[in-house]
Amino acid sequence: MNISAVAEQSSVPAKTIRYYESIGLISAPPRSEGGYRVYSRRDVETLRFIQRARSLGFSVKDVGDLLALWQDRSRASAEVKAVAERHVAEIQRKIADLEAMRATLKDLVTRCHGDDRPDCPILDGLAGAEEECCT
Amino acid sequence: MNISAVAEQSSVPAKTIRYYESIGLISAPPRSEGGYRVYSRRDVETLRFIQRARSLGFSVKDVGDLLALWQDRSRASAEVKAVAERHVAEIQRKIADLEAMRATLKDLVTRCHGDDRPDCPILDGLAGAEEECCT
DNA sequence: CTTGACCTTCCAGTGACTGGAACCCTTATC
DNA sequence: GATAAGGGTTCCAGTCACTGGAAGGTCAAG
Repeated sequence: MNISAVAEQSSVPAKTIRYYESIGLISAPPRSEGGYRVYSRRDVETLRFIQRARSLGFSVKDVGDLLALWQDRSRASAEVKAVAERHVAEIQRKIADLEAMRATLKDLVTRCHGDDRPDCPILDGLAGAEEECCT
Repeated sequence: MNISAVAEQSSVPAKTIRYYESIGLISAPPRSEGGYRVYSRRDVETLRFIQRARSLGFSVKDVGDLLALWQDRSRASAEVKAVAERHVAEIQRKIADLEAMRATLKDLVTRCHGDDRPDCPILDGLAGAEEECCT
């Protein structure tokens, strides 16, 4: 299988596959006579795993750890759970941050009439911050 | 005022102030005889504005736009509102993405007993995805 | 005069790709 | 056999918003 076939089947762009190889996330596949990378179905599985983990927001480093655990038949599930729980906590934190931003911004947007006049509570909020907004 | 005083008063690190100058977000201040940057209270206000906008998640480009509008006495508040509304929409989208990730992950984490045994629904989920998870 | 804190510039690195240039390989067609 | 299209390859640069560090100049106090 050439790289573009694998890219299609795994939903990971060819460019990204080469990148993953360059940073050591996946191992270098054998090459054809012409120097093309030759992949197996196993590689497709691996890249699908990576794709799903990335789409769940795991960092590339975390994905590396999860891959190693996945390929280790004797691993304890506790380790995997720990990685996932750390990640859930981080996602929660990000959500909270974004919720706070949204609340502040929506308030400002609501109070801004948004017409031709220059008067604007949004800019005033950013400039003065008489209210607590950016905690 | 030297750069570190401004940094302290605006909560923007000195390094970042120089960076903002280098990308043209703020204008270059006059220099002292020894070549030090010399700032005014006005500059502190500007940097505070920037700091608040950044902490609300506006991109540096958006901050540049907002700054220009802020400094334009005759701007229409509609323009500002448009920038802010676009940003709110983006924040909402990010929140939705993160909520979806969290839901999937929490489900996997819950189903993983997390003990010494190798059996692990989290890895199985990433590997097989029999369930719809990563939309 | 020296010390130490502050300032300066410039270069490099972060994360996770992505775009592009320049060139090689394969296959089909004329 | 020539050629053209559509793969593939490498490597360099750019993204975003900083941040760290090296090498060196400036300033005030002791």
